[in-house]
Amino acid sequence: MSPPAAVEQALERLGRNIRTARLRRRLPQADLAERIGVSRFVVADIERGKPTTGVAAYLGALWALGLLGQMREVADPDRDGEGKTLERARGPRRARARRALSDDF
Amino acid sequence: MSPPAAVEQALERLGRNIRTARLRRRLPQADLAERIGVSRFVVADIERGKPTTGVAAYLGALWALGLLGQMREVADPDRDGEGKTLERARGPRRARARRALSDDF
DNA sequence: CTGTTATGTTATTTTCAGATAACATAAAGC
DNA sequence: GCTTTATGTTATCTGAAAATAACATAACAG
Repeated sequence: MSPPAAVEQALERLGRNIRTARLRRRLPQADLAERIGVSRFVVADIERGKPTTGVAAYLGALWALGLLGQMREVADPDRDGEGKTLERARGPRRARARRALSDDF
Repeated sequence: MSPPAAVEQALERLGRNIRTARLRRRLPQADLAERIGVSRFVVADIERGKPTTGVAAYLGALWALGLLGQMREVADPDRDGEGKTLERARGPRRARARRALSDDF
């Protein structure tokens, strides 16, 4: 199954951004790959936004470029306004099943 | 080769954050997996921060949780202060780019 | 407590990502 | 111009990711 279009777009943009950052630093794909511990082909895949490439390769590229810190905020619970609202409305319990009551959304 | 410790930590935090967001929305792993188009085991792997899992599964989870927009800023060239500085200091050349922009400035 | 469901665990099988190598092409530097 | 380097392309092969299934455990609802 292919990923949702939104994910594909996000990946392509992320790949382009990584490429831009690499080029600005004048770092060849092979050198970046060596720092991450993968072959240069994986770096090429990343810059094209290949969906099936391992997540560690992507984050490794960000790390090697000094950009990993920007991942801290992603999905940060403190910033998840909708999640906090839901939790407040329903109580901080876990995702165990509720049976046949009104299972909204 | 194993990923750098910083990458492992970032992945573990990201996985925990995704899990927190899922639980807040009271969404079982299997349901989230179905939305992404993977098996529930992949979601379990994501929440543990497994490094070799495909990047699309991670972003798909963020997408299904309404958190994908937070990826927009990651590695954004406009925010890459160090990259911009390097580019300005060395000229806008590329590791292998289109031909002959003027060298000046 | 009982029944139900979410999640974990293990094993098996299949599929594909990634390594490697060889070669092509194109841009940069001299 | 020529040389060097960076990137793309193609093909093959091995290892691991992921699907599937069956079962265990834990948490929740009633």
